Amino acid sequence: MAHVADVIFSFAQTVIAPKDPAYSKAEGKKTKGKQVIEIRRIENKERRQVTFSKRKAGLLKKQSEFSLLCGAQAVVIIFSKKQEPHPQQGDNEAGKGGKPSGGGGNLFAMGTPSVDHVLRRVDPLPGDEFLPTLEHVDAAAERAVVESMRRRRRRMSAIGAKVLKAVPAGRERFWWEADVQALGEAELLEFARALQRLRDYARRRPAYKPEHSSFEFAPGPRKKVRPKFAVF
Amino acid sequence: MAHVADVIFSFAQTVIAPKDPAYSKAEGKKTKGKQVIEIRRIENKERRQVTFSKRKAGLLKKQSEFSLLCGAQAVVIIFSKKQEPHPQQGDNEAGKGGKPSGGGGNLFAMGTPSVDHVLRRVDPLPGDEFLPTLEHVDAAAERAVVESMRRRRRRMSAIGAKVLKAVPAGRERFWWEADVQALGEAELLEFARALQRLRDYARRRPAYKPEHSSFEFAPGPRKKVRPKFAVF
DNA sequence: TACTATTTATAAGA
DNA sequence: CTCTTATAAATAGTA
Repeated sequence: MAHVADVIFSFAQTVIAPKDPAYSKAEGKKTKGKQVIEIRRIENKERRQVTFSKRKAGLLKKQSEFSLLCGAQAVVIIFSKKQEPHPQQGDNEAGKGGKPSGGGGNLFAMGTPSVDHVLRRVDPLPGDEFLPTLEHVDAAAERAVVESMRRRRRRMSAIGAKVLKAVPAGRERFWWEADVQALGEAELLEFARALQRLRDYARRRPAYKPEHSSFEFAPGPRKKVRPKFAVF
Repeated sequence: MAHVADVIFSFAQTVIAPKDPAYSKAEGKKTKGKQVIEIRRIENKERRQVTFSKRKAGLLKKQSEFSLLCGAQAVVIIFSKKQEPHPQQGDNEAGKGGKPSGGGGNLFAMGTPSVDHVLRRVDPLPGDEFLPTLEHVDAAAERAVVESMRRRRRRMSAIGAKVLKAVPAGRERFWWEADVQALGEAELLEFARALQRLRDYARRRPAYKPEHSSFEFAPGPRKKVRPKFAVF
């Protein structure tokens, strides 16, 4: 009896030959270099976090290059599972702390021409999913993440509105030239963080015309990073 | 006067030293190998298409590995711009042709634990986007793409429902073992295509437990690809 | 975070 | 699209 599971396509992904098990230990070398790893959950929490950071960056970079090179619209959205230790009391909308209180799970996304733009395209039809969900994410955790994201979005919107108000009249299309003085340092830091990757990629363009929007609704690095100032 | 645009973070992405301009032409080599390219729109349509395919595959693979390794939920959604030459008349729901009529623009996506699951999390708040959109996608084209996608989703749902009916009672958790006989060849081809990548990745898991769902609402290859059959 | 040493991803070309 | 080859990029393991 033939099963669906028996069907394999000839997408011969050039089965990578596994490295020789009798792997000669690299002597004299400073490091072992990149090693082959099994593509399965990394159990070591610390290593998993490191890999998360590295590959998150890699994934977002890939989407950027992909869209830029091929003129395709695409979006990458990443949720880190994360903890929601103690329920947060309402977050300060205008962000007087500047330090994004680590909510329950972070969200990273990059989209072309914008995250929302691509998402609006998808507009999921309720109940048209035909594949039974084999896994269930804890409902409470999910709610927490969504809520956290909403809070952050509201917060970013508030800051964004402030930036827009600081934009010189008649130059709305160049919002990124808004006078930074109009923003508090805390807000600037957070906003700049959100813009950092966008501008990083935008720089590559001859016309410096942003073709992506990148957001990172996540707490900044533990250590207070001192921003450097330079001409864009 | 300091501008937002003047702020650059020390995300010193280790500025890659550009290859020596006095690049010695590879003589005697069979190919030039991978060359450095500028990350800007590829003007040559053919090359752009090739790059699209390659990088699309790479991006989806990255998201799969990322989710698997880090236990993070993530989704990648890709729209190919594409043409919508003449408006299609209603598509045959149950797909008697099996040949997906090339609608207007394709959609590729991979999500963990499923595309819809991640998307449902995002639930965009209407009008909370604060960054002025610098680009506008032709409204008609967008409508066309969305419509095309919906048609395809309905079609896939129909096939999916059929598959589910073929699943042996009491084994709902192993839906992918549905009797392939219950499906017509055309449907099987299309359904198998949608499952191909999922199973490809699922195979890597010790328990063969799908942790991803992958969809490709795109026309198949021009040439009828002869599927190979093998034990999953 | 920074640095190797390798593994992967891919631009070209067939 | 598929396959090969030479190289550019990404990144696992360490310090």
